[in-house]
Amino acid sequence: MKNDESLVKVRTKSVRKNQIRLSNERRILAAAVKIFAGFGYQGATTRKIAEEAGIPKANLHYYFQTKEQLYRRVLDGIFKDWLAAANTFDECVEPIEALRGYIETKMELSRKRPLESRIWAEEILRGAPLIQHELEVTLSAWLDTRVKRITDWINAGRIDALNPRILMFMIWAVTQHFADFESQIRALNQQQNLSENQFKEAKHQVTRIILKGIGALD
Amino acid sequence: MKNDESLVKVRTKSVRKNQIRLSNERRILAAAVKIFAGFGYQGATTRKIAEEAGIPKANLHYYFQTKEQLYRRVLDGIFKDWLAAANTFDECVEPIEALRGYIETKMELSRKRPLESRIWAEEILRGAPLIQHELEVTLSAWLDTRVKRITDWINAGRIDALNPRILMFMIWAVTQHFADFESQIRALNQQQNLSENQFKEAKHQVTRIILKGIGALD
DNA sequence: AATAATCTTGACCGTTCGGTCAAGATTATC
DNA sequence: GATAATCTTGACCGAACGGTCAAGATTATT
Repeated sequence: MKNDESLVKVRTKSVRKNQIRLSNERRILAAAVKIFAGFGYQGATTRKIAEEAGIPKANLHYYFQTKEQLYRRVLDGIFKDWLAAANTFDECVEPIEALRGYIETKMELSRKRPLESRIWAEEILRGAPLIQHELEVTLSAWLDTRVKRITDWINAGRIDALNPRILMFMIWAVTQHFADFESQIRALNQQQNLSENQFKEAKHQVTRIILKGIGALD
Repeated sequence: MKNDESLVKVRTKSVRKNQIRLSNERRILAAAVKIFAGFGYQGATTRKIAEEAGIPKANLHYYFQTKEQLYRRVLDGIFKDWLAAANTFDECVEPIEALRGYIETKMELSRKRPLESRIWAEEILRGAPLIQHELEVTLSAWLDTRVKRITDWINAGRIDALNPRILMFMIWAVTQHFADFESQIRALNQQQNLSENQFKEAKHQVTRIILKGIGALD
């Protein structure tokens, strides 16, 4: 009884206590995403991030002791989105629907969260110094299960015989390109970002070429 | 007569004079490619580049006044390779051979010059601050002529009706992925870079999926 | 051999970086 | 309302940055 009471109290206090911390951490993380995406890890400064978040630099260092810790938290959030994007892939039985759903989800992610995609890309570009282990363990296991499903489709004659890993690399490359290389695409599109219709066209064309290319259509 | 003589002498002297300069510039540029690719523009320091080149930092600044000038020279060299990779594309009449040649050339470029690909990728990722104009003018015109050729193939019924620009984006995305995301691919391949055979397999699969996907094969 | 041009280098400079700190303001607890 | 915990902040620090400079070494020209 008394234990229960104090537990509740502790929890309440804990929640209330964390109110300020959680709210400020969120604000700082949002600012960090913008600055890391715009300037890269080295080009981003804690002063810029603090400015973007509207707080003094010393206050930022109260919540995140080092720039690297802050960066790690940003990367962790991105990694979770990465993995979660495969939900449609797993829910669908048919190869066409599973792959179409995954490609479209990844394309939508590129459209709606390009900053996160660019931070991820830069981390990989630099040799994945901070997330190498996560790639080797978590992402590798994640990929293995999808490879197995694709292999089943191949054995069932639903799609052409091919290397499932390379297929996944292709899907990642194409879908993330629309976020990572946005500035190049813009320069080649009359200095305009792709419109909603242009992006929809791209999404459909990408999906169709890949599905047809692996023998899932026709 | 006298003019001719002095002209020859000037030219000889000029060549000889430039011997040291050219040799040192080449050495510095090679070091710069390594360091810029490994650390990014902001992460690269003139001290690191000079060290890699085996010269004092002050000597580097004798040949390239600023870090940005050195970086521009590196980018210029990469841009030329970019455009030159389209030679096979232009030389072939048939869509299958033209696209296959272009895709394979780009794949080989990713295999043999991954550092340059990564420098390019980072520049685009950061919003192309230094080469935006070049993209809008030179690369845009380059793309236009290839778009026209693809359009002709579509009108001749040689390939499916599609948006040629998006097709080119897909080719760029997939081929450059093997250079830019090498560390991710390695982490997903038992910590080993793709072997020669694995890379050859990837090259063939990428080519086949794209060609089949646009209706050029069957 | 003398002179001019080019190249090399250690020492140095102002600026900015990530991070610290102590003192005060605010909020929670009893 | 006193006390403790948490949050906020301007001032500050050593290190590293890009870049400069003057003086000496090397090479080219006559």
